[in-house]
Amino acid sequence: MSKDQNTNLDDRYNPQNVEARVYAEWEKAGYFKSHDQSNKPPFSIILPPPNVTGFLHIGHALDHTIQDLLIRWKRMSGFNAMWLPGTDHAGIATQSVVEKDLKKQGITRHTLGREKFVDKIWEWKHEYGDRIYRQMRRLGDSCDWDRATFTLDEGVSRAVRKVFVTLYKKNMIYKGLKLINWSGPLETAISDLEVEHKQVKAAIYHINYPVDGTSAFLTVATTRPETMLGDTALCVHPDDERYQQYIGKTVTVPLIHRKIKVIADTYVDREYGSGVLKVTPAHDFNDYKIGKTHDLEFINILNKKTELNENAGPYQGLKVTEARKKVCEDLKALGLLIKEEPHVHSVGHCSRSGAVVEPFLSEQWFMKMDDLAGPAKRVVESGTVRFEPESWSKVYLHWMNIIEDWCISRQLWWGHRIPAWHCEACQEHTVSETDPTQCAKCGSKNIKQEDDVLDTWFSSALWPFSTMGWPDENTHSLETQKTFYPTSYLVTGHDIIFFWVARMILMGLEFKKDVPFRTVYIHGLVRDSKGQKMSKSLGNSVDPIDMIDKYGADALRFSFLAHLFSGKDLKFSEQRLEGYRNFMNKIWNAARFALTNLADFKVPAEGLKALPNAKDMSVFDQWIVTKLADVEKKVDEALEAERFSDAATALYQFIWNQFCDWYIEFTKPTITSSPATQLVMAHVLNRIVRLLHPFCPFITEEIYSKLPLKSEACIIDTYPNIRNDKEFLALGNKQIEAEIDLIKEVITAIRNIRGELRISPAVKLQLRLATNNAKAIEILKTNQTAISLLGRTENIAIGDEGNLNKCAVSQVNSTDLKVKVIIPLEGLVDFNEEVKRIQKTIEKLDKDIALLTNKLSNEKFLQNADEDVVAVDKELLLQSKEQIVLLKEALERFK
RNA sequence: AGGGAGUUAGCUCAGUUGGUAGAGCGCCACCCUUACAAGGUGGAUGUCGCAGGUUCGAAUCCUGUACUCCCUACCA
Repeated sequence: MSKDQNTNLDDRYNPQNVEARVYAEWEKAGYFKSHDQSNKPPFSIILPPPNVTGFLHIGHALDHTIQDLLIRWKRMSGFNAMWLPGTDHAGIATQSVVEKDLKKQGITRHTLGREKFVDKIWEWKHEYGDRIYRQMRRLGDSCDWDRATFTLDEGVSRAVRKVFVTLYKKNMIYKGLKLINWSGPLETAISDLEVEHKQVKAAIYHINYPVDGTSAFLTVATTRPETMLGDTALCVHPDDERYQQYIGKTVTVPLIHRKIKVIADTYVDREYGSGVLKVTPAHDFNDYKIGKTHDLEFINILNKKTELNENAGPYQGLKVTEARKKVCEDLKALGLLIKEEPHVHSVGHCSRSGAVVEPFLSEQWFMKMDDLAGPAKRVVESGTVRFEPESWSKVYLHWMNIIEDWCISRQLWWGHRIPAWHCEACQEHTVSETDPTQCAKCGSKNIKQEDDVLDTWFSSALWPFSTMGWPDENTHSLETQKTFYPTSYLVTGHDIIFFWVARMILMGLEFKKDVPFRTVYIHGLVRDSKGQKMSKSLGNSVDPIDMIDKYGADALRFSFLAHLFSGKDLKFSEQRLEGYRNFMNKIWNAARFALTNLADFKVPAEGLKALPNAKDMSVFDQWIVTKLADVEKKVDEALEAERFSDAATALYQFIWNQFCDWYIEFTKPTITSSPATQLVMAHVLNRIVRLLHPFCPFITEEIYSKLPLKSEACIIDTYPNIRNDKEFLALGNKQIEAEIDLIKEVITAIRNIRGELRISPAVKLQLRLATNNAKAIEILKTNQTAISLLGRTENIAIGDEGNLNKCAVSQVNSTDLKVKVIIPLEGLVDFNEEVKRIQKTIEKLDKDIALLTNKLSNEKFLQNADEDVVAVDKELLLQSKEQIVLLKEALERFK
């Protein structure tokens, strides 16, 4: 790769040569550090902790890019910016990964025993626990690494215990026998939220139950016939005339010959199936409710592996699916299975193992939600916690309204073990922050800690304050909390609003008496280019690290930020990424051009404070400063409004379409001989780099380090906006902006004629610029060189229009200035091409004129529309009419 | 079933108080013009899902409708 001698920059931007080095320098200099005590205003974000043994996926990359943008922007804007990283022990996920690994060696966790198994997971954690942090560094995450926390760290564990004990003492945590969702492969309870409902093609079976003492049958319809082994009643609607006579009678459950009662409850839908419901209170959530109200027997027919147990008689030992098949066969043999129809219905699946979830009656720990939900609703209703986009607050509030007690125990070994000790003597529980040696009730020493661990989300719910040292009361902990709690933003996907966001609010309010964050920024999911969810099984997932290797972290970040629209999912496209890689290269080369031409630039003693004298500045200098002011304003407004893509797009357009396409081109002839232009170039480049930094930190820091005008480092320099950059921006000039816009349009008109008439760029065109406006003449004259250079013309005549015979003519308007661009075509082109070009324009103008005439002849429009709207239309009509006359004349001359 | 989001150029999507539709990519033509071919210049492309309504004027507001997606709940 060739290097420019003056600047030492490669002629292509090569992220591999830059990223790791720049990141190491930032870290070494301590730029990511935040301070418990500071006179700067605080700005804090807690990173949603990724799975400690996981790896960075594309969704994290998006999530982190947004957070890093906010953090870097605020850090540069004078805030004490704190981004706290962390990792999650991810109970089920991590345990199953390690179990799978052991299985390869033929070892199960049970043969290993709890202690050794947990040691194995810790080994695993030590091996892979840093991987995700390394990957975050690749992305450029500017976290305060000193504050990194793991959910099983001692401090966090103390917080978990304190919360558990406190809630237990307030009777908000209890142990009880309830029907819960059970994952067979994992042998643990899972929460409602961990159940995924999927449409499944199955069958519905119609089974006859013989009514005792008669030859009649009651027919029930069921999708899970094997559960009949646990039936303890049949239920009909009390007003259902078909079944009045059977209410109170007994029927016999086929196959196991249990006598059960026929009961009546309005819960039954008469229209559905046969109108008779079989009630299996221990294996169905609806039946559970009926079982409770009617005081039915609860017969558990499954064991922890979701195989049928001793209550299932001859079916004991079978898996659920096997039992279903066998039961059907046996019923068929007895003539009691009278119908079997295909049936599509939704079935709960364990989101971790994929297995069908079985409702299972078991002893679990629960957290009451009733008292907590109210305050958690109010903070969102009042706007103390704001969701962005706002519509998610509805989703949140709806869930708070239907919230049920949270099953917090898991039959796993990896996690926070429940701090409750069961007493063998009195059967009571001792719940304590420190390990007890005897029962708190009876004093017996025969106590044993609960085997279960807490749901991972329990510790996650405390994350905003447990990471800040709560409940420890040392100075560091207290000051951290005082400065950074509540945090400024929580950035996450909508998939964990219930799991996590809601529970952090509940816990924050209960234990910190304040919300955990002010704004919840919800972003969409990253999908593949076809809009499908990315997943390993579909083979469509994209590894962000591969993308960084290929295109650079900055390009990846920019491609996210430029297409981030208010909470919507975004489709990932490598092609688009390539486009932003090109943009990075464009920036690099613009810098390379500037630096080359600033080689002899004399850095003023005042450094960044040195301003050029307005009268030494060229019109182009003043023009670019005016455009810079526009973009600084737009970017500031967009970032404040969380419209990140607007900010990214504004920068993209300014840099590519104004700075590169025009300013650099305009200044090429004069820059090396004009100290004022050099100074402006240095200033504008410096600002471009700073403005871009939060979006693409690596390339900007690298360029910044080579700038003649700079401070210590880009990452901690000031983020420019129209308030703090007033003095420089004041050198812009709106009047001159309009003038240069006119010059741009003249050049574009010339290029347009050349392009459409296919005149080779090698041909220098003759040019006449006709206008009778003295001001316009002056502007055109002063900028002849630029027009000639960028329009590739020679012999420019300014003033009279002269003989238009065999000339291409275009009219250019900018504000009140009108110029005719005239190019003699004799000997250059086939005139037919020009005739076509003119006719095309006439057609378009005809349409416009018809539309405008129609509009302006409508009296109601003139009455109702705003004055300026009417004025603009009138002016447009006038111009169009003038132009069409001009073109028609030109057409005549070609005939 | 209930709730939410969407439908705009070939593709991905913008379009903030209603005023003659925009970007990037792709496409076509010409060009290695000394920052960049990962580039330059020019060009083509849309009944803004469909049907009504409000209005002088609707991609934008209202009603209905079709299709897509997501979430929540679930009837055995």
